[in-house]
Amino acid sequence: MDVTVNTKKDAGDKPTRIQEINRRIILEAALDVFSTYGFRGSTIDQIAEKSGMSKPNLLYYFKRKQDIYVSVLEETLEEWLQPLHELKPEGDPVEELRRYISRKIEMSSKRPEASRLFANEILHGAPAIKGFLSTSLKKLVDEKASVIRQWVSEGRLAPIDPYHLIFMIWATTQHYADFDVQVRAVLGPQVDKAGFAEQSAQAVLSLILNGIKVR
Amino acid sequence: MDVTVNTKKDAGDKPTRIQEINRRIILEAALDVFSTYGFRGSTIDQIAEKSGMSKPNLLYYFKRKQDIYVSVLEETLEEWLQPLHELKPEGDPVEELRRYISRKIEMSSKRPEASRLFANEILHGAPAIKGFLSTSLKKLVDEKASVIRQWVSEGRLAPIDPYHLIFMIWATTQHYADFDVQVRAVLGPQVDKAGFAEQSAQAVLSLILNGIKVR
DNA sequence: GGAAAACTTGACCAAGCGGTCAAAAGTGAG
DNA sequence: CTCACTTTTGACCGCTTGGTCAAGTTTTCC
Repeated sequence: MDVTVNTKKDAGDKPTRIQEINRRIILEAALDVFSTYGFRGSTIDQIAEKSGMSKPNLLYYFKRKQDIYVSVLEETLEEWLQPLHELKPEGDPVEELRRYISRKIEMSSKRPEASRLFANEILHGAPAIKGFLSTSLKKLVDEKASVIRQWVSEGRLAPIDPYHLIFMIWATTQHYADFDVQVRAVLGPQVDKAGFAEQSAQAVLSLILNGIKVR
Repeated sequence: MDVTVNTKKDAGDKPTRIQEINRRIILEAALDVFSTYGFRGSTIDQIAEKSGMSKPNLLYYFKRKQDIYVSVLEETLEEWLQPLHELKPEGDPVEELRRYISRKIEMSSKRPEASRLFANEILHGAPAIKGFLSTSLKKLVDEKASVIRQWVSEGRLAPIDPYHLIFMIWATTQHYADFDVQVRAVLGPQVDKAGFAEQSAQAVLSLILNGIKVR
């Protein structure tokens, strides 16, 4: 799979009103479809139907299936990394991490499709965003890891490798979105009760925070 | 996707020597292919080529693509859950959980394809093993959760919901297998150095164990 | 050694799907 | 209103892919 973006109007032509609206509609439908069936498992027709437009029309806005996929992926990526950006060195370590974890959990519970879209992409070798991962993402993580390392060296956090900590936060917070069916199969209908999300958040938070507090 | 197994000789005819050998070969190739590309993304031809046999021949052993998929899934499932079976109420809680986590990490690192196969299946709604999840798996988890709950009520573990603890162990231990490309993108070539697996294991272990020890 | 059963395969088919095209319908600036 | 431009679509094409089939080859067992 290639990585070029190549939407209809590649050049700087500013999009018309109709273009803006229809691109939005398509990308929203595409997120739904791609996150459910994966890239290969999704068809242009599915996206077209969900968008309420014909397949050729959809192809008028995005020349190739891949372009839709990459666009929706890129769009969601920025939003997805926002919480990590907001981890500030000035704050109290435990409090900063608590907020980070809380926001990640909140996002996973409110937009599980986004979480699944990434999970699927990465699971299959991240063909479309490998470049992004090893540049922008790496840079961001390196930056925040050194913040955490600083906290540790100041004795404000238990000694733990910052990268592994970040991975663990990702793993645990996204688990409930990505593996939803499994969670449901094991826990049954209580998953739908009000307050379940909060309860999970509480469990994740207390375990991780306990693990990183100095004692 | 249906869930029937339907291999060539449905009846109790015991397989011939050749059947046994070729089924093995096919299932091994299939694990590789399915775990890399997912069900929809894999083709029978790929599996046939990897098995060194023709497509019609492969279809002689498994009537449909799905049958191969379900077989390899079922086969790996049992192996995958073995460590949880071995969590014994008689042992020391922290020591039991340490061993469980260690074994899970070891399996994820030695057989990442198996981990990815499940991850992909569940991510897409577990069409082929939903039944299994809500019966056998649920039963097993319920059983072990009550062991953990007992430990907590005896004050031998910090108060944490056993189900969430199990989910967190699954999430963290499988993260390094399922999201390998992401880990690589962020950490670079050090991932291939000897001892990296041990280092990750140590990080996961220390964080979770710290989180569950009574203080 | 030979017949029956098990195994193997090249050729083929039908459906699904990504993508094209030409022509029709709609939109908007002057 | 008009004309150029944008948007929309039915029909269609070619390739991939799951699956079949009939005919050939090998194995097994007496």
